Amino acid sequence: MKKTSSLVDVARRAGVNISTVSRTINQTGKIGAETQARVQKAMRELGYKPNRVARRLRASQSSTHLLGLIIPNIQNIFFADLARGVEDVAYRHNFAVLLCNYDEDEAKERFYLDVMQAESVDGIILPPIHENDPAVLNVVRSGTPVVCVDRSLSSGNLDKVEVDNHMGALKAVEHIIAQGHKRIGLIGGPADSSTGRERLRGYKEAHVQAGLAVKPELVRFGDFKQPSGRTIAHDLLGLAKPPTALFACNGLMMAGALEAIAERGLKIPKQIGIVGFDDLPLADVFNPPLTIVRQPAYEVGRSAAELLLKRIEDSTRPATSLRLLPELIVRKSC
Amino acid sequence: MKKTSSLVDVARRAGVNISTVSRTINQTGKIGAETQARVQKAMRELGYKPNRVARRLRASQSSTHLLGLIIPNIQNIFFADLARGVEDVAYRHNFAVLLCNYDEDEAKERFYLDVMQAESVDGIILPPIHENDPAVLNVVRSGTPVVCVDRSLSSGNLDKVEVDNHMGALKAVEHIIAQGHKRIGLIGGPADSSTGRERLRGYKEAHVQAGLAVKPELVRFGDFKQPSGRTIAHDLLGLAKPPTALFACNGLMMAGALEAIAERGLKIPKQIGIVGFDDLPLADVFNPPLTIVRQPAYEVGRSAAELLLKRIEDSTRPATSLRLLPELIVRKSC
DNA sequence: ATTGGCAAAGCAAACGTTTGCGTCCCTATT
DNA sequence: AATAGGGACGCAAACGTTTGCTTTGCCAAT
Repeated sequence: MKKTSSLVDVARRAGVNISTVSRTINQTGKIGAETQARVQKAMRELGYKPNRVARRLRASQSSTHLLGLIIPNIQNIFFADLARGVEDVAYRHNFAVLLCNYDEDEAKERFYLDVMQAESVDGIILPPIHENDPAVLNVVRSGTPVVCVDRSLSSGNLDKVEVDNHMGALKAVEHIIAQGHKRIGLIGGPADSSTGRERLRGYKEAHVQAGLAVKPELVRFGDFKQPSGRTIAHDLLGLAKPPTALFACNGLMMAGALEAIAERGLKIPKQIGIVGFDDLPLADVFNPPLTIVRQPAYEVGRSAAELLLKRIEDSTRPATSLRLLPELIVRKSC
Repeated sequence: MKKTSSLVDVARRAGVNISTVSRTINQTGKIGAETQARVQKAMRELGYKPNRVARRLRASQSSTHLLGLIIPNIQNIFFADLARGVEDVAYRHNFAVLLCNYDEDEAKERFYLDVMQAESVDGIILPPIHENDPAVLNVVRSGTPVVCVDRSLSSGNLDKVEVDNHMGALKAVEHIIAQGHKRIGLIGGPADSSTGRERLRGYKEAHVQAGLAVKPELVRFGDFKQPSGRTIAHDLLGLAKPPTALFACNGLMMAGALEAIAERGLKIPKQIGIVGFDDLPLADVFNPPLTIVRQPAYEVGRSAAELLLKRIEDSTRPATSLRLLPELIVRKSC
């Protein structure tokens, strides 16, 4: 239970003032070479580690080396990959990451947003829960740098990095249509998320391009979680005139749809074709291998973190908006 | 860019001293009813949120409502589930979670351990990188509550919650043997991790129970990541006398092994049987559905967080050690 | 009328930093 | 020789809390 040493311990040991120690640590101000050496030595001997809490409290205007990352669900591989991207660049810059799951729950999102501010993080990365997220706007207004990932905010002029969801869905559904399908079921995301809407738009556009009508009974909206994928797939496949192919708007819902397909004993791709978003770990060795649109999740996280770091350095730089391209990986499921 | 209000703002507005405000917030000390009301009102009007940083700095002896969670890799579904378990109970108790990935990298683990201490978290949950992890022992010695998950420390008398890896592996390999297999390849975890070793022990014990010799050329050690599973599976399957079944010691390595199997065009379970740890999202709808041992990852996280919270409240309570049971889910891959 | 006790609230120190300003001393310029 | 300049370092305030100690006022007990 040994107390951790502080600046004053180091200062005493080195025979200098605490401000001198602080300045040698931060390379700020003029300190003589041999004084620095003495201080360094004292620090080593005491195993001194600066107290980040005190530092953040005092220097709440300067950098505190803490980033906030708020995501809907860490169990979603997309966000896990994204988180890794964020963390890797954070680590490289000696930043720690405060990671929270809001689970698509607005109250929880608000709670974590408060926590982040109360922790005075340097900046926050998050996918807003929907496009008019007042809690997020509040944070922005308070001056904390925010970068949106995956989803965006309708108002506000923020840094953001998204995936071109419209194009991803468009390509996917074009491919489905090219395989000869005319009745394509959509297992969509929440209608009020930009992601869900953009993918829906791609779905529709592919239809009009091909001169196909979109049948309202074939489009359903889930919540990006596995059970909803299963339920919707069952609904769709139970229709009097069921679709001949399914397009699932994320990986978890695709897994759910696959459950439903298995439960109904349908053969892929003979009896039912399926294409989804996100490259799940087993997707490439699935039988048949799954045709999916791969999102550059890691890169989204990486770019977002880089953008955020830049903004922290220079709050006046113009907001940049990145749109990364997803990739249709054609395998055998459609 | 409005400044966030502080205790003094509230105090001024309510016409009281800051200590009175602090005490009404924390329900400590005696404060008159109508004074409390006035303070509450002022807080509401100003939208006051306590500054967690200042609170942690000052009250570093009392609870700071921050938990540290250090995991090897968030992309590993086991740890993602575990993290959710931790986070859910943390949220329920108004704790935030500082989550870091150390990526099986000892230097990174040390860095994050330092960060956690410097952030003066209330306690830390982590799987030690190996059984004699000096960095972790240092933290323990400094008095910060630590609970080990998944893997354990050989020394130290800590709270811990593990999965019965020996039993999980034993059951799995028993089942493989029961299917008539006599040459069973092991895709093991790192030999210096308790997890890896326990699973190896189960593998061996199943062999001796069945009067089978364990062939050294059939046991290999990976690093719990996907590529190593693929490589090892290829090695094993390329043997002059290849195994007829594979046992993969975690989900990612199992996915890698499945890649190798697909690349070699082998049929499961006819030509090669396979059983693995961890229930990946697609495992149940795989063709054939994968026989796996399911680890109660979420429960591990939940229990660990509960243990940690209890220890934070009462540092003198005896260390408890939980051993959760994994479950063999027999499907069709072996 | 004095004391004691207690509830309510204020005062100020402390947590470990960062940082503006001041001081000291040394050297170079006039 | 006096002054200016600047390099090296110390002093102390400030960040927003919590908390031990004091003060105040009031009422009951002596």
